Amino acid sequence: MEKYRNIGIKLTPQRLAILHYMDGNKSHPSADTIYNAVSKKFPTMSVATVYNTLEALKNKGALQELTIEPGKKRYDPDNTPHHHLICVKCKDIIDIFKKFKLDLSDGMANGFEIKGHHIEFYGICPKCSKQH
Amino acid sequence: MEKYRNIGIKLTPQRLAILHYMDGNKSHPSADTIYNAVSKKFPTMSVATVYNTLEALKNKGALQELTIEPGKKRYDPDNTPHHHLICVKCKDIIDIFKKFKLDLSDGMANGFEIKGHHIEFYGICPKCSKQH
DNA sequence: TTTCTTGCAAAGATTTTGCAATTGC
DNA sequence: GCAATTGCAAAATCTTTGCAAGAAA
Repeated sequence: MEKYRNIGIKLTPQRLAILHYMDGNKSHPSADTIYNAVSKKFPTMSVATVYNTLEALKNKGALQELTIEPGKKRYDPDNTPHHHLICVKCKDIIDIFKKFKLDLSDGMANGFEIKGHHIEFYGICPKCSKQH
Repeated sequence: MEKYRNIGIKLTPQRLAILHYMDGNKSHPSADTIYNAVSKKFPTMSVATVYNTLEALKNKGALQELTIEPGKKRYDPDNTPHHHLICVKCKDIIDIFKKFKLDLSDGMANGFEIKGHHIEFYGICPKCSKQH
């Protein structure tokens, strides 16, 4: 795949399988979900390779690690800046592509050098609304 | 302690020790940090009790669970709505007490019923700026 | 007294690590 | 060929659970 050539990591078949699975994926999957999906087509795949690859891709900026669910990392292949809306019941996550201007006065930042921000909106998704 | 009477859980000595440790605590500690601190004065304290207590307090609205650091829950005794500024190097967290009005158009919310939001600002704290 | 909580240890879940064999470039 | 990566299993972390004994209300 040409499009992955410039990420800057060695493109092994395992990594390509993960990249293909993540490409355009809007479900914000966890490492475990990715492992289960990819190892179906790639039975010798090891979990360590999945973690290794996700870490490498994160460091190269090819995907974002989300710390939205406690005790579990989730991954987002969309590296344009955006926010997330999370269902508090089923933990479903959808993307919010709106820019917000959030100014902090210097006094609030306590000497921190501000680099960016991420907004988590909380709500209840239509599916969970219908139940109960 | 009178002030804890109305939380709605049984006030055991272990729970009081955790409540005292968390009261006014601005360091957003993890369960492990809390366990280490509280068990110094309370050597028979078990980790299970710490988790049990934190979960109970969270459910009663007496503290917030933060999912800011991957693989680890952190706790905040301040239950007024506020945001956080996180040092991307040392994971230090400070509170941001500013209200932001963030309107999502209905189209963006995808049918979700919005309940609230939380902003994570990212930056580098003064300590980490000086190093390196 | 009744119900909830504790402490302990074992189990679960997620992630990391060490290392020999293998592979991309 | 060299350096990076894989797969495997063991270990490290963090959290939850089962249950008998104990304590709060």
